[in-house]
Amino acid sequence: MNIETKSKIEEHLREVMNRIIEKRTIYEPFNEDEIKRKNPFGYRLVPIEVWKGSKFERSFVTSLGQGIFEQIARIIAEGSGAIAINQYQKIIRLNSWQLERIDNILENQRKKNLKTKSKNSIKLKTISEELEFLRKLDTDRYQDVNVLFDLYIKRKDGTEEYYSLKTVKPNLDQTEAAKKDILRLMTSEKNAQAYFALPYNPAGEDKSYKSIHSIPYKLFDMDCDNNVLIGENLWNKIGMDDNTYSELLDIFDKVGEECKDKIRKNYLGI
DNA sequence: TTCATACGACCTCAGGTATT
DNA sequence: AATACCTGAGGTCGTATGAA
Repeated sequence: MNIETKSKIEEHLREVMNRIIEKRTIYEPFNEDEIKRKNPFGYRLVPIEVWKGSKFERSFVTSLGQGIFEQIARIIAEGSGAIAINQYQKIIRLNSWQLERIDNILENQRKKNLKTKSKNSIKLKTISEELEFLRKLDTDRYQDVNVLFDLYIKRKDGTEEYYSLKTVKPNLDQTEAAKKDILRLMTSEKNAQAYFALPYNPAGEDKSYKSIHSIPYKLFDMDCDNNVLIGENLWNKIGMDDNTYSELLDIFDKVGEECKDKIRKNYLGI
């Protein structure tokens, strides 16, 4: 990514981190008495540093999920010369057979037991395999539905990409909602690509995702489906560059140097 | 057949943002 | 300022499964 993009990301990171730090030190500083009052037993057994650290961690994780990844993804895409929009909503038209079929697919896959493997379980289809059937379904009854994606990218060459960014350990409901939107959109728009996107691999970049969290395997072939993007693959795709992920980590390092100090000094007081 | 274990749907908690 | 609603992490508990 170019210098301008990098500094925009830096700036955004600093802004969010400073907001968290200010909130936790100035506007709503840590209150030991409150811990004592609200958790009388825990307070008496575990050092206050633990509760203090935990308070900051909660606050940070929430902001990371809902205020950082989505925006950074947009900035990176814009930096690559594309048009990018967060929280992109769109009304699409599908025929009723297709809509019914999509609901059907999801319902069946949810019901199916993950553990009855090998013998009688048929291999889960990838998104593009499902689409082959869905696109063939034809009837005169149409219906308009709403789809929502966390990030929409229109590349210079006109290709359109839709990303459903989720927490790295989504529950079944969140996974189903994402798949529904992906199938609906791609059934209707033959040239669009829609992705189930996780900002990092919680098992470790080089490890199998399944080892840490199995729930989304009910609905997605997480290891093989081209419409599933995790960690490095996701960021490099958004930036259209094999270095995007490592460059991004470098930026986090750089901003981290500043705000780690600040957190130690201003929040933890060490 | 019984029992221990693993799994996953659901729940709870804390925190953030938008709305009134 | 109060509240409503959303999100993420992680705990709980009933149930399915496989071993004894």
